[in-house]
Amino acid sequence: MGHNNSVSDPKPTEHKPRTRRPSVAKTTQTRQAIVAAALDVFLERGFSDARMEDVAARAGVAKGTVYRYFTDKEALFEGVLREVIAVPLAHLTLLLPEPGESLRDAIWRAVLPIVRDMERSKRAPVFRLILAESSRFPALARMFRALVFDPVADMIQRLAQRGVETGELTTDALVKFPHLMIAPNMLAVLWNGVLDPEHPLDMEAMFAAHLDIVFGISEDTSSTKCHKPL
Amino acid sequence: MGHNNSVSDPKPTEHKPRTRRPSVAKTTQTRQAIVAAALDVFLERGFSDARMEDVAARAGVAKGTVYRYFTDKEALFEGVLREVIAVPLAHLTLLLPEPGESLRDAIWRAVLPIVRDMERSKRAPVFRLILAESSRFPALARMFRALVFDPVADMIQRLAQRGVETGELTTDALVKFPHLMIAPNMLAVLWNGVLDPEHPLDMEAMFAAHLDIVFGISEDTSSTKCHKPL
DNA sequence: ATCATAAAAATGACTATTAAGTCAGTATTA
DNA sequence: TAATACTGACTTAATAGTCATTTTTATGAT
Repeated sequence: MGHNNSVSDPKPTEHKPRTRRPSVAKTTQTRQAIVAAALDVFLERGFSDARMEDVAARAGVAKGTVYRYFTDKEALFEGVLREVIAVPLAHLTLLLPEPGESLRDAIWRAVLPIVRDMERSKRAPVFRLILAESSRFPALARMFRALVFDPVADMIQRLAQRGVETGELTTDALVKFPHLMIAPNMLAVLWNGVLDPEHPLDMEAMFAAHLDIVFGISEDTSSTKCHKPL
Repeated sequence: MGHNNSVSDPKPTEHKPRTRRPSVAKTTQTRQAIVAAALDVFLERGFSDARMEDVAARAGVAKGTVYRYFTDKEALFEGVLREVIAVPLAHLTLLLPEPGESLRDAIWRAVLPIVRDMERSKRAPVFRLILAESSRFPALARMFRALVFDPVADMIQRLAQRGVETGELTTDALVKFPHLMIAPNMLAVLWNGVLDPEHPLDMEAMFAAHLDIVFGISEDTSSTKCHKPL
């Protein structure tokens, strides 16, 4: 339910009251350190095995301090993941097809940044963590769907609908199951993260190969060579 | 490492030794009860939150008894999953294409039982559990790959190779990434299990739709109607 | 058959450990 | 200097794993 945002609440200097105003201070700095540390620890150990003292130590504070910002471990976990999930695709512009652009190019342009981002950022580990913990925290799964999955699926569905209309797609399979476009990326994330990190899949090549299947081979975005300026 | 098979070891009545021979007893029955109970508990709570006492209670034995069969919690977890993973695809015959059969039909025939099995059996939850715990138990991920994933991927790769040769496939994408055939099923398992159990995906319809994408639409295995006798 | 009995199986109260969460006291800062 | 942030030793709860004791059972003797 409600968060404990009582901590950083400056209340903009209303008529110099007798009480010393709460310090605007570096509390946000501390909070950020705790959130960052907690994310690392949760990613490494999962919810149950993460130790609050480790979070505190890594954030450079004492254990008690963590409890000034989050009422308990669950609040910390949910709070941290809430912040992490909330950010993700904000700056990954969900591009719409430009006039005259082929559907394949539009999808490539729209999804490739997501694929590349998955390969580098902490988003992939976060996704794995959500999968692992979502039976304990169903709210996370819901949030993840709402903020990450559904927007992407909707975009793909719209693009696919256009493809069916223009004849670029010979089946409405992607309209009925936009998930089919996301699935390879998801498998790759899990593969590289937990199933076989020693032999990671080249997510970009795999995505290109998938487009080969969906659209047939084309030269400019073929799986072997692809230096689209984006 | 080695298992404690010291339990059931009758040693067929060799010259009436003074020692009472160990009882052949119902120990295997007890062991099975423990394994079954442990699987349920681990599936419900994950490794860390599973309580040995719950396992014992559900198996109808006392806590100490569990430790006669498994040295500790980790051994129990690994032992149980080892048994569960070892079984899986044994009876799911990995069919090879029959002469004259279209590649699409061959893949449909080979993969559909796996899809159907995933929808019903405990294998899907087990897969989720492995994903969740494999950073703590990398051996599990390896075993899962070796016993489940790789055989399926190999089969798909062989079928895809044939498809490229016969021209049924216009790209070798599936040869390079047989994972692409598995990915939708994997996504569906995770979706139905943790991402949105309230609105489960129809795995069979989704698989059919995927084949529509890979091979183009065909009447007998189209996504809308499909009553293959199998 | 039935009984006596020793070996093995099963039990559950107990110990030891770990970690979440508290709070009286200290340090910081506006 | 007073309000607030921070500290870390402490309390408490939970549970993994132990082991002395009890129960069960396969056998050989009657």
